[in-house]
Amino acid sequence: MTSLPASDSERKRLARDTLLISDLCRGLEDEDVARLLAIAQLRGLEADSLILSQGREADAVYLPASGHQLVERSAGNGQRQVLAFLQRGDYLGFSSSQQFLYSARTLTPSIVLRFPARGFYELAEALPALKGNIGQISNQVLARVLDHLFAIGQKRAHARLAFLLWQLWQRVPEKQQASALIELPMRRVDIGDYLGLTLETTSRAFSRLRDDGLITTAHSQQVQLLDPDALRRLAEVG
Amino acid sequence: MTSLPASDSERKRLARDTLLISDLCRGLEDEDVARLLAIAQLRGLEADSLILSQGREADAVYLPASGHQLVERSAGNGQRQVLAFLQRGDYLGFSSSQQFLYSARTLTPSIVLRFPARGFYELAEALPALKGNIGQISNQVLARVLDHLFAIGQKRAHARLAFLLWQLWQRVPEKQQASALIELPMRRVDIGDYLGLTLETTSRAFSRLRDDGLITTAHSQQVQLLDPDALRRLAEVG
DNA sequence: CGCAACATTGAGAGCCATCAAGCAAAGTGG
DNA sequence: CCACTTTGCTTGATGGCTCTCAATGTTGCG
Repeated sequence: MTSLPASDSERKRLARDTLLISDLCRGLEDEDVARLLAIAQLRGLEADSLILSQGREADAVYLPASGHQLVERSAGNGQRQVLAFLQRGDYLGFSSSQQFLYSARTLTPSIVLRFPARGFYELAEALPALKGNIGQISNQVLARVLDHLFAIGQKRAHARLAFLLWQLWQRVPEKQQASALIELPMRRVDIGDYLGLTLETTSRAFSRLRDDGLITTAHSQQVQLLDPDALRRLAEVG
Repeated sequence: MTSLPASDSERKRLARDTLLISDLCRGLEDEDVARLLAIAQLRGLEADSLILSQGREADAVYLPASGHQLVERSAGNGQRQVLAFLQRGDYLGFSSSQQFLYSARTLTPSIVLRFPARGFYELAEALPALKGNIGQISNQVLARVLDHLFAIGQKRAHARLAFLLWQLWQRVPEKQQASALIELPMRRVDIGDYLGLTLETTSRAFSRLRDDGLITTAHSQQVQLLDPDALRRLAEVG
């Protein structure tokens, strides 16, 4: 996965398919998608490599095409807050200043689409539908962060974990939701830093949900929901 | 303050001045500001009254003209997360769906400008500069919430309070920053719900900063910074 | 003055962080 | 193929920070 498809046509198809499933291109004409495609760069990254870096010039936006990624904010003293877990089709690149406010790195080998800022925002000016989609994604991101804030500010450890599991489950394609199976590409320490907990407390939160009969874990990276409704109640954020 | 200015010209001036100091109208032509002014409604509200309500139809955006306000998210069980403290000129009204994701209420008697959604977003379509400003404010809000998330997820009580005090101090007009005096229009319970703490822990955090020589409090609603630099280090969010 | 609302402080309990040990899975090299 | 190492997860013990419950102090107002 770390290497790109060999043939030019395969690479083009991967880029195009990724754009088409993303919210970015909702309602766009084929020719408009083609203009985005024309400025897209494809990058293959191995696991645990930086996509973009906090404080660096915000000179591009990204769209993961495969693999799993996370967004994080680090302080000088080693503290780290994980802000989001990303996957195929997620938009990455909001910034209020000229610099990125966070870093993003791959959890697993990934391919990402890169759009240089200059060309991307020029296109956004030219295509009102694209600009509208960016605004809508921005609002969705804000909504997600507000949920996140509520969970961290108000919930205890096992309920915070329920919140994350519920978020992840909402992203599982509906066809596969019947099995109630969730893959966790991230490690316990990443989950902990997402929820404002240590990795030990995170692990104990898994045990708690297991003991309470809400989930089972075949292995540490796979969770099966036994009682989605109880989990949803725990995860409730208003 | 709860009652509006008596004369029509005074009301008009208040609305216009509020628009002009807000980020919303940065760089707009006078005639464009006038078009916003034409659809603005002025509302006088006493302390602790709802401006807008979580779950209700997002049929307007608001701009406080005087007084102090807060934004909050409540869950069914009485848990509450305060999301922001607002004042004159702050934009209020982002929503990713048709409904508001939060409530907003006045802390003190306030006057707010209300812009019906229909007219407001039509104007945004007609005035690219306005639409751009909305996008920029959206990015600023996102940046603030990410800081907030880091503080709540990673910091302990007294450092979270330092974070809030630092945020509030950044909003003091530069001319007055020399005195290092901050007014706190909110109660301890509001600060607690903003920081993910109880009001008692919040009060102890004030005592801690006082004992450590970082602040003094003439009374409970006024804080004087004795060591802004130490406070900034405590408040650091990456 | 007395009351109401808010803030502060104290005591004790509970939740989470820290330190530490044990376990499981995957990779390495002989 | 199997010791050995590495990495990550789980579990236990202990201490500390925050929450809860309670009492006291302060301010403002009728």
